[in-house]
Amino acid sequence: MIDVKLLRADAEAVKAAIARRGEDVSPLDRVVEMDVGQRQAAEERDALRNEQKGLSRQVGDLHKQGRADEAGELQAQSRELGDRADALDAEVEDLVSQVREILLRIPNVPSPDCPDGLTPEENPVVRQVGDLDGFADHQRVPHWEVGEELGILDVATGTKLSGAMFVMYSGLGATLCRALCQYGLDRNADAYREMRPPTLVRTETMVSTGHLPKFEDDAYHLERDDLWAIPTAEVPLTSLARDEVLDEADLPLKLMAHTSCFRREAGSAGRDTRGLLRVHEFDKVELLAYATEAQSHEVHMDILHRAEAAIADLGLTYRIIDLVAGDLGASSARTFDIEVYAPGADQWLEVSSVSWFSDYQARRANARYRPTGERGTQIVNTLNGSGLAVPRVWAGVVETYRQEDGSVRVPEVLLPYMRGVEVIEAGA
RNA sequence: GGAGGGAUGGCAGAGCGGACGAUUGCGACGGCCUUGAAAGCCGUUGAGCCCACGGGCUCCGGGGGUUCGAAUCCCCCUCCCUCCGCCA
Repeated sequence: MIDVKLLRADAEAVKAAIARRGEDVSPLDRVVEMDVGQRQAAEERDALRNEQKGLSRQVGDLHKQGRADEAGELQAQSRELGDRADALDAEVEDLVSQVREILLRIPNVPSPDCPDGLTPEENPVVRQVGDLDGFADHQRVPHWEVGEELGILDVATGTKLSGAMFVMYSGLGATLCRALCQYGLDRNADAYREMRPPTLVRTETMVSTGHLPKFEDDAYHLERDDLWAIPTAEVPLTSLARDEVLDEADLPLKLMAHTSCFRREAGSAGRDTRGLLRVHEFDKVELLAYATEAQSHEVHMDILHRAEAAIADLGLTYRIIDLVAGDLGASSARTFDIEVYAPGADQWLEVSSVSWFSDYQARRANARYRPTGERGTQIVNTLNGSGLAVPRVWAGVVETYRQEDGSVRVPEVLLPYMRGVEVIEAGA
């Protein structure tokens, strides 16, 4: 949620910044208007209450002096003031909640560093590592075919059990999944604390990160218990600090978690449906941090570099993209995507989205920190990115490491997690 | 699923109609002491909102109610805990 005070200070600047997303900013005009009305009404209400409290104190004194019979007039006045204050208060409450309703659906202000542009095609490529022409014919086989040939990916059974866009890994394919997760966790354990949060969460938890109310259709909801299946570990990890006050000395607070992630992919039926390109349930290692605003840029780069290094050390061809304002997620102020090139599918696959949310998520979550040696509190900044998203990396690995005989060599960095298996062969 | 008990400041924990925005302890901050630190002693310290910078209002899980006046009394809801049952 953006800060109303920002709007008071310079509504035009905020509107201009959000307009870079291609978003309709006209609701903000209503917010500004209602905010003024709200403050006027609140001021009047406060003055009435002040007066009422004075009268009430006098009544109390009369009672104590045994002159209760003289209090009648004052009591009537006090009640009358109270009623007027209540009426104004209702007005204030109404305006405040209307403002909140609108603001909850307004996306974050893009960072000034975020490039201009409205469509994904305009996203500048920051760097690309690896050459698309450098692949041999035996690497030009899509992973769903490789997976079937070797018996390590069983799309049909996934569908049988759960429906389209659910998959089952089999044998060393399943082992490879687990290897990727452990690899993703272990390499960041020097700085990120490993967590294992629940994957079913309450509504408030989804609201904090910005996944509700706007993106309700993308999430699985368990009606009977009113719980939501998390689309990413970002959701529970961000809500850790909901309504908490952290110590500045503990920042940046760096966390990571391996969880299953669940996505309905409501808006993308029929797109990218082959193999592992887009699935409803997948495993991911997420990196997340709480930081002060001053620390946030450095932390953003730390997560980006770690996510990048995980891919680079796997020996995959990848590129980093700086998302334009129009392609930014609603909660984000700046995002870099990492895309892996899958030579068999001949596609760039998004494997990580590394975002800085400024104080947008934390304001929704009321997550604050106390600056060392100072009174009062500040809203924290939150950042996160996928340290390793299994299915698409799995796809990239299997296609990139396919050998002439159809087997798949295990990337060196994964060897410690593969029970000594160096090559995945048919029937494994 | 059954029966009870709770929810108060960064944390712990008192208060149960008016002098309570709240005793106290811990923590944090400042000072004294010390070569430095620890210990000890003294002091300060909840959050949010508005402001003509004098101040004002709100908040004791959430929502209603009673009252001139509610952390305190009444009703509803949510959440947490304990015991029993069931269970990986």
